[in-house]
Amino acid sequence: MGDPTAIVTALDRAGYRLTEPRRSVAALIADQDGHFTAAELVRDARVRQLGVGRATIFRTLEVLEDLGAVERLDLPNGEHAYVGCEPAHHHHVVCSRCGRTDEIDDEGLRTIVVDVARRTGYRVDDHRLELFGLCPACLAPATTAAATA
Amino acid sequence: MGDPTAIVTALDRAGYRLTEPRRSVAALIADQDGHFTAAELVRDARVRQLGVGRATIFRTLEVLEDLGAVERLDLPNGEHAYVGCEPAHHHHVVCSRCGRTDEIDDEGLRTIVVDVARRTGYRVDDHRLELFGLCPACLAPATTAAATA
DNA sequence: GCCTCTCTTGAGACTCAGTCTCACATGTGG
DNA sequence: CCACATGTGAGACTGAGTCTCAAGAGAGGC
Repeated sequence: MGDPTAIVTALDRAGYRLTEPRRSVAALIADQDGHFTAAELVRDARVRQLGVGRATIFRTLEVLEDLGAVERLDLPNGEHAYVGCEPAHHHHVVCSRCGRTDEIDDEGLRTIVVDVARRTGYRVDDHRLELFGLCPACLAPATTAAATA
Repeated sequence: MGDPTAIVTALDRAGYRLTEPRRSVAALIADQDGHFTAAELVRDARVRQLGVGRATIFRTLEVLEDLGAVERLDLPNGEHAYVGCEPAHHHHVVCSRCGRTDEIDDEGLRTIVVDVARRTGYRVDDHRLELFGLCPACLAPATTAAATA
């Protein structure tokens, strides 16, 4: 389904070798919709008989996270998940039902960061913002059901 | 050092039994400054020979998180940590050097949540915001050093 | 086309957080 | 002070993530 080119290009440009296992992982990621866990990639790799080892998947995810081609989320239940994304600083809204994620920009947050720094005296270097809820698609049947009930 | 009363009271009020192990965990938490991990509590409990089991510490943390007497943080390195705090919705700034945390309020974020909901069509139910940086105390020597260098 | 050198890989051992089970202990209300 | 539900500790178990190390395979040079 998805197109792994962006990920492969990112690896290449950063000077990493374009190996078969890395292409496989890129393809697996491109095929995910919404967020995914390392464990899911491992399972998918086994199902498709790609012959990619567990360690390699973890290593590749780590590299891709460094490159910003993938971002790590901490779900409310404590699981670590990933989303493939454009390499620029931003945040995500995550659908708790179907796992779909959308990117949101940084805009309003900058004000908050500056404000907090001023009030607390901290120098704020990094931040994490994640929103959780229901995406429009998952929301539609819910509101319909509520309306007819 | 710290005062475990608030935690103990919270347990009592919620109808949990005030057992010796729970009091011990409350005391351990009250003595932490900044954030702490479950593993740290387990270690401290052993050092002080409190005879509190690992499972009990995890169970108590879970209960306290439900009660809002403790909040869970996801540090940038993926570790799960906790902070003792007042039971109201809010967020934290975390010092990456000494682990100190301060609470920050929700104010500006509400605007962002509403705005994102409007633009993406999600119904946003929950969110997480964590800021990381250096607290004033850790900042002071750094700036001094920079100035004299 | 092939050689070499270095980066990468897979298998599996290992570590560590967190959960579960179950027999035993202990608060609490009567 | 009794009875019984609630809570506890020990330790087995699970599953994520890391590490090691010998073997494999890109990429550039010839």
